Amino acid sequence: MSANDHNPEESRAALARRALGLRKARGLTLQEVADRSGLAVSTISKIERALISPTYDRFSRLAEGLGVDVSELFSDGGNAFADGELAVALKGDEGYLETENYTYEMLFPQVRGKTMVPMMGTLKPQEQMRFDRMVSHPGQEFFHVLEGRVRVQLDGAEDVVLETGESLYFDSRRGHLYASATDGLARILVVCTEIDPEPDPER
Amino acid sequence: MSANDHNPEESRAALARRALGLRKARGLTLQEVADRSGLAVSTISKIERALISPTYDRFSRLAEGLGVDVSELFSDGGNAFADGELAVALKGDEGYLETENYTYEMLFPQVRGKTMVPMMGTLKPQEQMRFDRMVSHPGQEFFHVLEGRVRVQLDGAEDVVLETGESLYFDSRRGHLYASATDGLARILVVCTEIDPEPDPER
DNA sequence: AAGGTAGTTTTCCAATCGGAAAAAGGGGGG
DNA sequence: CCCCCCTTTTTCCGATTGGAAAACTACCTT
Repeated sequence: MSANDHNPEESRAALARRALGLRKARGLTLQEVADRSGLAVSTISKIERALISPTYDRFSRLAEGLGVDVSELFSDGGNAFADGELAVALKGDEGYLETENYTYEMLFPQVRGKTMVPMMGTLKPQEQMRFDRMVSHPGQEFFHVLEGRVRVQLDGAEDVVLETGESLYFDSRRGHLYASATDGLARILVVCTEIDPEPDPER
Repeated sequence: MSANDHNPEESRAALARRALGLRKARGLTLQEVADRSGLAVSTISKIERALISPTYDRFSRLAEGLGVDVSELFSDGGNAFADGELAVALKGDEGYLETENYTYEMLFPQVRGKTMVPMMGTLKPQEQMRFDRMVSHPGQEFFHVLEGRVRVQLDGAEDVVLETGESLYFDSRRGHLYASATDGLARILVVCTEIDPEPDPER
């Protein structure tokens, strides 16, 4: 991130793009966002075209109207991932990755520049697992149970048992470990990022 | 939504407290922050006493001058995804978001600071969809078919039909549109980011 | 074509912001 | 007490914002 190039117009333009993008992504009209946020239609239009630099209160109301966290409107953005690229993973396309506890199939191994790393996993039953090492890595992790029931161990927290269809989201720097909670195998979908949440300046 | 007393004064006052607190915590003077941020001393003073509502660019410069991420100045309403935090979404936990084409259930709506935005979606059959507007937004998108069969339209590419268990990964700035490819509904899992990939050194 | 409607942009002006500089606080010395 | 220095607040005023409403656009419908 370009942290200190805080170019005024640059950053305003980025805000504009994000505001417009978020609104479009939700299929909302200016009027609808205006209603939700309490701002005037014209104001939002101007913000989206970088004609003005909204004041704090408008800015925060806009985020509310868009239904996003204010920080969403900030995240510094450039581009990568070769414009408009896409990749389809059909069944059997995956690259296998066998570990002691899991069998992972890494999806889209050929795609570079992914900000997310999606994987399908098959979990062995609990008794066959090595419980002595949890994994931990920078970034965040999203976890969804496709089939079966899964026990999740999280360092410093109580075990969680997730049923089919349930999900978990956590900071993956926290040590974690998965296992099937039943006698059979469990099937999961995991998406990781390797992007660290904002470095917490201090506290 | 919880206590969104988005009272203008209330929120401005909160910003004021945070700005002052951050500056004091660092033992900086107004002049020093002014130098680091490029703002006028008087402006910062007014912000800290909630006399004005700074415009976006001043606001973002202030954060820079204080050496914090902009979101720090915003901790309004929700807590940042504190280090090591986790969140579990059980069935029925979701916040619903109904749009013309989809029914989305946003997972973990209460968690702030997510780098990924996971959603569950139910897709209507093709013939009930409005095909005239694709959505497009910054970031990347991972898409997985949980149930049914899904037709994906991607701007400038051939339609893709994904079977249950198949996935798609693409640059979400490319216009896209989903629909059930069968007579019934389809069930999908979508994970978006709005964070751009890091510049890929090689390639 | 003409009319209708939804969405967006432009116009206009009062309200507010932002910066320079002046004024007001605060401590220490001497 | 007065003076000097550092910090913060207030003042003044040109520049910018934000809202209401008018003017455009684009797209249906008749």
